[in-house]
Amino acid sequence: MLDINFIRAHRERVEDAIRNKGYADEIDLDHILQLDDERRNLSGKADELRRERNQIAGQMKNGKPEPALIERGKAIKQELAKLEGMLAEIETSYIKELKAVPNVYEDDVPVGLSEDENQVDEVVGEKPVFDFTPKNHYEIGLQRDWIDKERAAKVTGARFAYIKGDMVKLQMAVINFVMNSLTNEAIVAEIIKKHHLTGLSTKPFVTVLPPLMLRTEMYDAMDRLEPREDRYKIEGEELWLQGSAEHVLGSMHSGEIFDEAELPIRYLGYATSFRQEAGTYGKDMEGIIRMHQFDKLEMESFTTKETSRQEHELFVAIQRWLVEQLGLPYRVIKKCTYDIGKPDARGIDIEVWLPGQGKYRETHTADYMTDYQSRRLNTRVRRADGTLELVHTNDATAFALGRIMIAIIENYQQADGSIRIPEALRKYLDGKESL
RNA sequence: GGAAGCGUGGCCGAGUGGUUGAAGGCGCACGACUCGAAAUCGUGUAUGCAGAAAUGUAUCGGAGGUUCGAAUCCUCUCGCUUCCGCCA
Repeated sequence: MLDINFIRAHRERVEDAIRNKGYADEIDLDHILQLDDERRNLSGKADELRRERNQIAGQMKNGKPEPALIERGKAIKQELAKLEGMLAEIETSYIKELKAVPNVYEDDVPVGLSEDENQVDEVVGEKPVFDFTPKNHYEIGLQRDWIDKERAAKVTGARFAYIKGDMVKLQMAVINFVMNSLTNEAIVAEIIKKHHLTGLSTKPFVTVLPPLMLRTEMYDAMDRLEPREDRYKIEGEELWLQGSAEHVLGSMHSGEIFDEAELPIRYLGYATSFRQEAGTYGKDMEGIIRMHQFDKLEMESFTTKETSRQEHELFVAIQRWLVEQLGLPYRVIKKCTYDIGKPDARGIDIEVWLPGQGKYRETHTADYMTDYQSRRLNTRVRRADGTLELVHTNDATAFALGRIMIAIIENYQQADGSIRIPEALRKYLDGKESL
C-alpha cells in the first residue's frame, strides 16, 4: 500500500503508475483523496467528543455521580456511535481503494501496456551446438523414466508429475549447490565486488524451510493474494497454500521492529509452491514447464531504504552468477510497467535458453517492492538516530527447480539421452560427469 | 479433537469499573560522582493518527458488546501453556 501523503505529494508519479500498470479503469485518485478528507474531518470530530467524554469521566471519579454529567455522557455516547459508524464506513472504502493503488515504478522501468514492451537488456553465454537433433526435456524424461505424468494424471490430474530416479538427485544437487553458495560470505562478497555494488553488506543468506501455508490476512498484507483464482485455499480454514516462498518469508517479520544494525536480513527459503495456473488452460502442457506444484529456492531480504535498490541489483547479480555457474545461456529482461507486479517498483526476469523448445523461457524473477509491502505488514526499522521507518523488501528466485532442471537437461543432453553434469554440481553428485 | 489456565510497554511484572498509557524492577540513553571504571544517585525511555507546535485522540493479543466511564465485566476469535486423546 502507498502512503496517502506520498500520493498527495507525488500525484503525477502515482498517476503514471496507475496508467502504465494498467489500472486506469479501476482507480479514482480524486475519490480516494476525498475519502481521506472526509475521514480526517470525521475523525477530528470524534476525537473532540472523546475528549469531552474523558473529561467527564475524570470529573466523575472524585465526586458522586452527577445527573447532569451522566446525561451529557449519554448524549455523547449516542453522537459518538453515529460518528463512528459513519467513520467506519468511510474508512472501509478508503482502505479498499487505497490498497488498490499500485506502487510507483523506478525511472528505468520501460513503459508499456503489454509484455511485448519488455526489454532484452543483455544476452549472455553461447547456445549449445548439437550434432544431433536436440530433444525436449519431456522426451528425455520419458526415455530415462525420470518424469511420469501419466500416473500423476490418474492420482492428481493435469499439471502434476512424479519426478523419479537421477532427476531427483539432480534436484538435490542443485539445492545443495545454492544453499552452500549463498550461505558463503566470500561468494556474496565476490558478487558484490564484481557488480560494483559498493556499500552493500556482504552478509550471507540464512537458509529457511518455511511453512507452506499462510493466513488470508498475511497473504493480503503481502499484496500477493490476488488473483485468488490462482491460489489454493484450504477448505474450512483461513489458510492458503503459498504460491512462492516469498509469501511466507516476506510476512514473517510482520509487526516487528528491527535495529538498523541487524539489517540487511537475507533469507534463502526452500519450499514447494502451489499455483492453480488459472487462465493458462492448454498452455505449456508438454513436460513439466507449468505445474500446479513446483519446488523453489527463493531469496528475500529486508533492508533500509538507502540500500534497497542496490540489494535488488545484488539479487539479479546472484541470479546471473547462479545461472552462469551452471553454464546456461540466458538473457536478462527488464520488465515493463505492465509486467512488473502491483507492489513492484522494478522487476527483472532471467530467461534461460531451452534448446528443446528453441526459445528462452523465464526461469527467474526479481522484484523490488520499496516500502509498499512493509507498510501493511508493519515491518519497521529503528534507525541509528532512534527514528522509526518502514523497511524495504526485495525478493527474487534463486532457482525454480522444475524449470532449471529442464534447462540443465535440455542444454546438457547427449545423443544417447544421457546428461552431462555441469561442473558446479558434480561435487554434489559423487563427482560423476554425467547422469 | 476434549478439558483447564494464561495473553499488560524492549524484557520481567503490578493492576478486577473512575485522570492508568498504565506502579515497581530490569535493560537502554544521557548527566552527576570518579584519574578512569564499577557501584551509587538524578533525568529520560511505547506506537499510530491529527497538528507547525502546544496538545488532543487511539492502542493492555484481535473483533464486538455492557456502562456516563473498561486493561479491569460479557461474547466471539487468535495465540501460548498444561493434562487427556490421536499421530509423522
